[in-house]
Amino acid sequence: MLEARLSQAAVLKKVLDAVRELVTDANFDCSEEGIRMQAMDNSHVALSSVELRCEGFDPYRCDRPMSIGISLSALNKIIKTAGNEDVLTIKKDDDGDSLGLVFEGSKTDRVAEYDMKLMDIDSEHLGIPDTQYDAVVRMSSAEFARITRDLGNVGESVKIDVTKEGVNFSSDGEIGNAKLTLKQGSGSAAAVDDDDDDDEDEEDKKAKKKRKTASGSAAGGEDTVPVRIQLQQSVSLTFSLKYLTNFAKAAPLCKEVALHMSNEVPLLCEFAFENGHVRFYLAPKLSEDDE
Amino acid sequence: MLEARLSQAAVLKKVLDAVRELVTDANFDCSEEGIRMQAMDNSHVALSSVELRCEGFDPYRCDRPMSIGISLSALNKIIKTAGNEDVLTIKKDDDGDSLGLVFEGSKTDRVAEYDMKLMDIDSEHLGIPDTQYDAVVRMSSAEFARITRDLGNVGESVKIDVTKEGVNFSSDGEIGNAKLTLKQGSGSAAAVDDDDDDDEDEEDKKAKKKRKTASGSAAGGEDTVPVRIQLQQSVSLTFSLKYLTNFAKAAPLCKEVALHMSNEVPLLCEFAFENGHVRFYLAPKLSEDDE
DNA sequence: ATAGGAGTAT
DNA sequence: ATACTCCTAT
Repeated sequence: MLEARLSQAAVLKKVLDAVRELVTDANFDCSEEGIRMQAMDNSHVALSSVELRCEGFDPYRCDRPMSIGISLSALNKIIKTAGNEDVLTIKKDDDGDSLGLVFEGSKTDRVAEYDMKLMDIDSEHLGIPDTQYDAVVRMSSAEFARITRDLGNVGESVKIDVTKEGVNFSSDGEIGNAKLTLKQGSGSAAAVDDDDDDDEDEEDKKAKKKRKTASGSAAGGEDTVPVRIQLQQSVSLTFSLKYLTNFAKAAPLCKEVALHMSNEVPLLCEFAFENGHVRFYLAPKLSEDDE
Repeated sequence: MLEARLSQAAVLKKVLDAVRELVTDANFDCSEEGIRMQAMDNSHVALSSVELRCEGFDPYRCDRPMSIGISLSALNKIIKTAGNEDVLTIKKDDDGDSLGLVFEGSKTDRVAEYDMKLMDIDSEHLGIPDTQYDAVVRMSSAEFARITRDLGNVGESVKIDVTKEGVNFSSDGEIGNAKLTLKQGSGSAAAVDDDDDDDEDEEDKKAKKKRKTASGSAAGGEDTVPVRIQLQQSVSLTFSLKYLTNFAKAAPLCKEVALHMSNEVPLLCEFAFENGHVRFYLAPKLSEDDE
């Protein structure tokens, strides 16, 4: 018997938005510690990994470990009908082949109940070595999303160079090339507006939003997220922007992303929130090929 | 060597939005007086003309005249990554075949640098006679945008009649016909909301915007733009709404548009802002044909 | 050619 | 927050 109650359905909605374009079906492994998911993307290039720790639920009960095979598109169809503030309870009997989901409006009396059919999925559990990386860049997740989007307008891949001075993102393409530099310590607004006249009004609106959801949200007060770099050794790596853009969809989960890199080793792109994380792994492009 | 610094990238963003659907590639002619562009639309029906005077830049430097062939879609991909408040500097060497663009965040340390490849474009400089028009109608550009949009829902073309009493826009179509009259001197709100519940909030936001950008914007205080008509002789002309709707995309550049008309002569539709203008020319339909 | 996703505008 | 439009992927 699994029963887990999430006071803010929004968390699961965002997790799903973060991975569903990369992963279509996956096993969710439930234990007394929480719920984990791990899967390669459809073209077996990127690895996505999700953890929702039991502390994030209240109550959380899982009598014995079980692996739940879920079609993420089916789950998404259901979960997107939940309000962000809804209280979400998921339940599974030890023997059933369906997952129960109940959404309760936080204020209203509205109650929606779903039973989602489960799937049998061959899981290929990849052990991920707990690597020590040469460079860790922490920055605003919104800024990361913007950079991947902007550079995606120009080229197919991005070269990331990290030195102790800062990070450099550069990209070449048919229309020209682009280079973007962030200095260590420079703060980017947590929310970056690129197309509004009234940046301040927008900021205000977002600040209000933040205050409103602050009670149940991952992180505290400041509106800007500085670029922080931990560096053992300078790195220079090239990645497919298509994948990084996908990873950036996890940005709504938390205000900061951590990029863990070593030369010639897969990137770990981590979005950590209060009681869990979404992590993506992506091998670098080896040289100037298939751009 | 060309070097021009624009303290508000928004100006160029808006200019581009105004013309990029009509013009895909064009030469930008730079001289010590500023930057000009002139091009027919793809179907050679409408002429678009842009002027950005040197006074709008600080600093502005152009050692000798040069013509820069630009793909507007490429430029748009780049320019839309700039924040409206970003400081934008464009640079071109005398011999290079690329245009450098640098966006600097007004508040943050973010710096984005682009090198955009240029094109060779056969330019066909049309001399535009400095005509004296029989009628000049000045009105709110937002109102103009609304009228073209509204009438576009009804018909393919619009007949514009100007008398000293006012302007009349009328359109016939399959679903019926529409007629819209503006009296001389009647003030239209600079921003017209037609489909929002919360008109007041919207008005407030726009008012704030105006206050904020007022320092650097074309004209002073009032929130309403009266319809003003200068008339030598009444005119009655019919135009394709498809084109007028496109012209109206320049509305964000300034609060007033000037429609210059004489019977059987191309319309001049002018959006003038502080240090430049966007102008469109369009020949009238001759009679009740191809509607 | 159709469907889905992203971005933009209201 | 919702709707519409554009672009990309299948």
